[in-house]
Amino acid sequence: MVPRIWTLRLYGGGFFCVGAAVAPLIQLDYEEVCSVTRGYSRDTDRKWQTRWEDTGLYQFRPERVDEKLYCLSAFSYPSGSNLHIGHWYNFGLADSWARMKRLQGYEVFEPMGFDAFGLPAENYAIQTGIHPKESTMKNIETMRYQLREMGAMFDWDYEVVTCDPSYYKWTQWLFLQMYRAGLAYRAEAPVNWCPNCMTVLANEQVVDGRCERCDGDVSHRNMTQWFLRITEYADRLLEGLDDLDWPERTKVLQTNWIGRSEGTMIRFRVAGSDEVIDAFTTRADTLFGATYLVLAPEHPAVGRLTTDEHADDVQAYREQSAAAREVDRLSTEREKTGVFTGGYARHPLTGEALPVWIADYVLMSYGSGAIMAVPGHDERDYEFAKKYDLPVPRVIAAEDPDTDDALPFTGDGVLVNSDRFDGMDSAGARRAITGQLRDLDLGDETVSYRLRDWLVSRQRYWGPPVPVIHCEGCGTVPVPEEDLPVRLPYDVDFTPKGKAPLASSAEFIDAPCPSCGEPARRDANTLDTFVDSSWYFLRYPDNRNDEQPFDSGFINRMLPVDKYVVGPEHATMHLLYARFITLVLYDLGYVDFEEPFTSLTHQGIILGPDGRRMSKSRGNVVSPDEYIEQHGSDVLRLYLAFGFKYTEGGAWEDEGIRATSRFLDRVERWIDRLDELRRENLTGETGAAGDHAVQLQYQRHYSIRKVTEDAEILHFNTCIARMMELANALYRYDSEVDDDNADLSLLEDATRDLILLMAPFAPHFAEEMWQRLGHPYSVFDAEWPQCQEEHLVRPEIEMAVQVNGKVRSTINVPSDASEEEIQKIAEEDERVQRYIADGIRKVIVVPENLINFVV
RNA sequence: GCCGAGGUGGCGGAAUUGGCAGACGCGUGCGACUCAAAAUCGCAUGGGGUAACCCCUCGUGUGGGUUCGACUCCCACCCUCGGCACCA
Repeated sequence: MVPRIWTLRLYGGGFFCVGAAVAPLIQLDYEEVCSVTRGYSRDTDRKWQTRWEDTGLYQFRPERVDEKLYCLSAFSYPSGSNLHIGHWYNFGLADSWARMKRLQGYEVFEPMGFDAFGLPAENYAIQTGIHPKESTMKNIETMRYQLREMGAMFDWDYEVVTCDPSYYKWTQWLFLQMYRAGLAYRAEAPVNWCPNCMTVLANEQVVDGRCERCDGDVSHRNMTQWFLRITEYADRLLEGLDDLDWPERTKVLQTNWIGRSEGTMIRFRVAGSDEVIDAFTTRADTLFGATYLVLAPEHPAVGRLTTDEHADDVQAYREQSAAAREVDRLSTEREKTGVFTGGYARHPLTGEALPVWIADYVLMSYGSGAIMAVPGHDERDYEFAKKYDLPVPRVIAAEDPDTDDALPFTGDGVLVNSDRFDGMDSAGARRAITGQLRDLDLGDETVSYRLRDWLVSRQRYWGPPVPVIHCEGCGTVPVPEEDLPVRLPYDVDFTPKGKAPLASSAEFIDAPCPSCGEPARRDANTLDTFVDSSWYFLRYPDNRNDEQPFDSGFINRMLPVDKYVVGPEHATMHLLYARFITLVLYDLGYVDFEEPFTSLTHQGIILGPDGRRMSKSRGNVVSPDEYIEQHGSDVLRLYLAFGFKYTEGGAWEDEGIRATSRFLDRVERWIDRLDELRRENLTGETGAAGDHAVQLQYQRHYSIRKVTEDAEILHFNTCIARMMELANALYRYDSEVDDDNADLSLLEDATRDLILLMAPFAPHFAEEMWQRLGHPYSVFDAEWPQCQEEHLVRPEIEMAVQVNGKVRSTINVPSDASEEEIQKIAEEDERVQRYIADGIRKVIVVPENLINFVV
């Protein structure tokens, strides 16, 4: 090791310059200086990063597309803060997985890009006055630099930046394809409105009914909005989940989010008019218990139903619920309220007149916005009926007389008071009653979903403009594809005023109608950032294409993504949208696969040292930078791999990172030692070291096997443990075998394998050691080591001897011993004899594991 | 309230087609090296009992059960985290 006194670095950080600070060290002799100098450092990182870039080591070779492996990490959001530990955890270890795949012969495609549109940049701009484009581009520069320091295999030739016109041109194109296919439509809908910030908010910005930024109460406001018809794909989005290698909990989350629910739509005729009210129910069996109807206050039929006598009350209630704060409306604790409209509907089977109420516990956005209330068998209706003195009849009785079926009884049971359906069970009655309604043309089976259509328009500046022109004569006219992109103008006053900032930009808003040529106005809305990110993985492989969003032939060979590593917070938003868009593109013939992400893993979250989520306001943010500076990039990555269960994450610990730093030192010292052994010109007399060689070989191949298996399924912590064991085995061999007897070629081979196993997790370090071992550049062009099974077979096996299930002794038996021989050896064991003296009733032998005597 | 995941030493975490619980590491203690410190190396380390070795005993959230044998399977419950939440 060459001491580098002039950049001597110690734990605790900082450089010691030649001069006063180094004076206390001058008395040290050469060896002592060596012992405090670390070989691996940030300089090693830089050396290899430069070499990798100069040699284009990680450039994807499209000609090897048949061996392709598309490894995707969620691209980064260039927010004001730098790359944080979470990025490292996500990108660094996904890269480690990909590096192993490269060593196994795959042509890895590992792109990176920036999800560069969105509210945070705009909000930052509002606060500071710095234009979102400037701040975003500056942040991207910083992040590119930091990502480079990580030493991942990103091929920057395939970078994608969503706020670049060359990208959002195709986001707009995608929108237009969907518009033509009838999948994008414009409709009036209530949106989240924050009165303090004078702006609409995205759903994800509303936390428990409050504005994420100012904590103010959010209310609803009707605005004409653009939607994508994701509900039309609800069933296919459900069915597609079955074959995906995704975490089960994420599939469950998506399933619940879609919320498919089978039931019956029942038509209630309104007494004295042609009006019909549809009500969705999953409990058609309780139809005879329906005593009134409830409409959502916003229901369009309310006005027509309301009698003059009740008009004032109804109007007041509608106004009150429209103004209700989101916080209050969300509360299920709140007492239910409602008013009678004065109108009546006919029960479809009994003809009875049912009063029609309105109440805000019925949501306009689910089912048909109206329900039949069955207070005897629904808790909400029961509560409401009790309050307003409405009748509560029983129509279902428990099947088992011992069951408590006090009203409200919401379980299935046997029908009573239900005319000719009495005696039927609930499931049968649902079919029978629905059948009769169908015969009468008063209802039918139907399916409702919790999923709503995707609201994609935003009254915000920093996003792709909706590529549509509104013309007085022609109506809504899509911008012709040859006119894309519709560029986002730079000089726009984007301070929040309660309407879309683009509307105030004359330069932008005025445009001739593409259809008739008359003066018209552009749509002033921009698209939600989730639209940008719902197709970026399709753009990566063909990111320079300016003729089309991507070449279908090539994309069909590059996708689907083989491994997607993305945070669990994207389970129901991004991951659902991306699947939806892919299905749409499949239907439109642009891709030949229906699911974009074959295999998916969620990384866990690294918490602050206090065990809480890192945040600036808590002051518990751990920056990767100081650790890279102090220990080098690989130490940080290795610690993230070793210290946590990947899918769980956990609290940051400084002691842990010191441990991994120590491990790299230990391996490097072993390389020093190997050099020393090489210089001794050993004869390689292996006979005397036979047993030790067998043990080392065992550990070597066991480590190869386990690292390969565990890394495959992203169990990185156990991978590192197996590497440590191999390093320990090398040291043990060296300490137990005389130099003269050491088998140098075995040590060389085992060391080479160790470095190869470590390479995915400590890439810079491994390159350096690989070079020192005398191998040609690059370690990542070498082959992943193979486990040789014959070295895992041991001549003798240790087995536990149990008596009545308790371990009483251990014995060594030949690995080919029969059960009888094993029993004989066990019975002869001194410690065992004390317990089996009274006679053996039964013997259980588990090969290679244990023998159990039952006495 | 509903759905999902999870409770293992002082700590991070291993081990579940039922088969020696606690791999690997941190921390701690003792020892070696050193004038000394750092670094490094070695040994020990779940709790309790025992002067001590041997050994005994308890032990994977709690209480039951199945089994020769349960962290693992079954039943009931407690707690933590995540998601949804008047979805008819």
